[in-house]
Amino acid sequence: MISKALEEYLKTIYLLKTQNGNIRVTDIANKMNCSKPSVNKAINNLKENNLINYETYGTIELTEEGENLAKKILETYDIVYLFFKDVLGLEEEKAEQEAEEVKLVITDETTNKLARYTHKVLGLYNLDCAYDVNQERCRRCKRRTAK
Amino acid sequence: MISKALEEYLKTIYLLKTQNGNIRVTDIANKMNCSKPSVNKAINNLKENNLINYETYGTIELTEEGENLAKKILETYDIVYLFFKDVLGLEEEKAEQEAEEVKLVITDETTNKLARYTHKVLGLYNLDCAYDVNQERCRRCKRRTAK
DNA sequence: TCCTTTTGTTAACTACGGTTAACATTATAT
DNA sequence: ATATAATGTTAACCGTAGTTAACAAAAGGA
Repeated sequence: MISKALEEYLKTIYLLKTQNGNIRVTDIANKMNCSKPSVNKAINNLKENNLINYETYGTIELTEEGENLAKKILETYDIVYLFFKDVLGLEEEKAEQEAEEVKLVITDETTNKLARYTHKVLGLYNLDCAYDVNQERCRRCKRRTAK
Repeated sequence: MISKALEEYLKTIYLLKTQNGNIRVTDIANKMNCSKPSVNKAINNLKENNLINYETYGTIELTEEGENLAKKILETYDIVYLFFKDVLGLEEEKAEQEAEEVKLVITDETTNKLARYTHKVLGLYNLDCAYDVNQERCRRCKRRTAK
């Protein structure tokens, strides 16, 4: 289990990579409002955890394990965000901020239950849909969160 | 703003005091599964923040400010716990664990919205009840969470 | 009372996650 | 091609929050 701080770095790396292709230490530092040495430490730590591949002065690549974890983290974020925004009715920005924090502390089980609940309440699918963060999503849910 | 760790100490102090009367460093250490030096540091820190009164080898007393903050922390815990247990349907123990974490990261606004939502869903009161963590609770809610 | 046990404090250490300053490397522009 | 700019790394440091070991104080029992 990696720390919450490292999860944030991993998430950011995944997002920047899917959005911008190649990314640099500086990009991560800018996005996360932290210093380059902090990023440097973090990526070395992520590397030790086999979540990214990295050689000094080289390029940053996610391992399969890293990519899966990043996706799971984002999935959890989406679920919490949706609940805060569309069920509780928080403003978008506040829902984002809260989801960012909450996603770091809840377990998979809670995430799954929250997902099912939110989707049921919002009428996006019926209760039979076997939604699970670690499994396939139902079609309507996929459509719902597609970019 | 004190840290999450200190909030936990403050909460524990409040709980132990209301349950057992006088409390000692050892009691807190036992309850929180940590060492006595950790407790010692924490209470000195809480003292600097004017949340407790304490003199070396003396008794631990909450200030008014400390008591209010402790109550607010517990209030938030209750709200999140109720949501997890009775709305999401988590097992009691899991709801407790999750609430413990989540209460530390959500804002007052989210707490209030979650409280209103939960109480509405559970049919405990109508929407007009001006529930607010910083204000009076409605009678039915008071009765609901009374020991 | 005095010795022993319990309780509390202090000192020195660890790990994490951040920082700045200095330096190394890579990339870019002329 | 080389000087300069941008980027990345390292070293030394800070604060928080925890630890163990050693010691001090308070409480209790004979």
